[in-house]
Amino acid sequence: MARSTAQRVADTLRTRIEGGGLPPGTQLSEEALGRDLGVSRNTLREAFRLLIHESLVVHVLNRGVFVRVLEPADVTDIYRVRAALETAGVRAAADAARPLRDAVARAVAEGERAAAGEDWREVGSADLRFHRALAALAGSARIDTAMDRLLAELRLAFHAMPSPRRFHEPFLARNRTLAALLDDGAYDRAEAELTTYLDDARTLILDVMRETSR
Amino acid sequence: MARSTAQRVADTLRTRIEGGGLPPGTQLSEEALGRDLGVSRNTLREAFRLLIHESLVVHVLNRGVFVRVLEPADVTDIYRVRAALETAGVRAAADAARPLRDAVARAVAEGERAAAGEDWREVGSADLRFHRALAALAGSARIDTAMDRLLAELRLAFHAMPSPRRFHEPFLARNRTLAALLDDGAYDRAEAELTTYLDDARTLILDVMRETSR
DNA sequence: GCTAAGATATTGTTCAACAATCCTCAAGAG
DNA sequence: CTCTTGAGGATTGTTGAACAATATCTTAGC
Repeated sequence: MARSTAQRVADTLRTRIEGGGLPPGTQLSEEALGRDLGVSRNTLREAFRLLIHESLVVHVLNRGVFVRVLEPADVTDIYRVRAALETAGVRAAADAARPLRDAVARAVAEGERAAAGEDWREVGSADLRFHRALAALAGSARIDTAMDRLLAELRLAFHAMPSPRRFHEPFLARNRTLAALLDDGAYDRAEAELTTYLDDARTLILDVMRETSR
Repeated sequence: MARSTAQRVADTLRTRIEGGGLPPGTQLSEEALGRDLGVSRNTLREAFRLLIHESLVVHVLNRGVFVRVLEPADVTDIYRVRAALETAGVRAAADAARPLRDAVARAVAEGERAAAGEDWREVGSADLRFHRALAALAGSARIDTAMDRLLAELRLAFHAMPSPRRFHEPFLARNRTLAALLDDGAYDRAEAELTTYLDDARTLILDVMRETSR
């Protein structure tokens, strides 16, 4: 058993949350879930702590844990951090190891291939990999895990997106542009492009959130 | 019940770790510590989780928890993240709210006052507040908590510093310089200064770590 | 309709027992 | 002598239960 029981339970819950089986705002009852998953309350609470640490769920004292509801303010905040981390990656691109740079190009190609096959869900995944690869150029393990956590949080918002195609398609070309700028060593222009890119994406998400909340 | 037993136990352990009673690398045995502190293993494990979250200790599956050992690679990594976050703050300084900018100036002044009183421990604290204030200019709650965790990790390294004065004194003037550049709106120069600043600090810490490990 | 007291359900905390895993160390093969 | 192998002991992982504290729901009274 490579992973502890609590970790496996956390994995299960994470999958359910990201898959929409447990929509934002749902309370995770200790007794019901424990019976369902066949683990003790104690272990379940341990799993909760892992998810709390990933901020996929929130804990309210004496009330229990609930699937995180992403507010517009959260989206704004997350994009500020993303800007900081991905910018750091772009700026370090010149000194980045070969495999790290390759990962960027690969994510772009995979996104385009998925778009050709009309698999918009995969296009979204490739887009996340692209941005993770950008941040990874900084060569910092802590930045990598931070990006993973941020993108996991954002997935909570993506889940409410009505049309994945409308959201992801426009960014395919921009991803390629950005990758090309990095390849050409035009780091300043890449950075500028990244900044407006993230601003546009944030605005788009916030617009959709406002729409669907009505 | 204001503080739970687990929180009190965590406080005790935190004091012992920071006081040097539990040096880095020490295993925190559940049974021995539980007997020593008069709490059950389960409660002790709850306390461990709090310390793990502060990254003061690390947990290895089926092996237990150990007082965190900061490797040179960790210091390098932490400084990469700091550079990303503090740079983001400096770049957002122009749009930052008044109280955020004031916090930067205040931390500089407090550091100088502490230096005048030869209180080098307080100089170190003020320095941390200065850098936290820099990152806070970005106006992101997530960046704030990330900085807090990074600085808590770094404290483990500071603890091994033989002469706090030698380490902190040179940076007093540079803090003031940086704050002045921000006040003058010279954000590009501030950013450049910050980059070399962090490089120098990292180099200094790594040198001391190499010395003391021999 | 509103308030307050009580009942019920849920979470918070602690404990002790059992299961699973890792580490040590000695015995044996090569 | 070195390496593998496998018991045995020590330590952590997990569980279920009991009790305490808190929140929510119900009901009686005004």
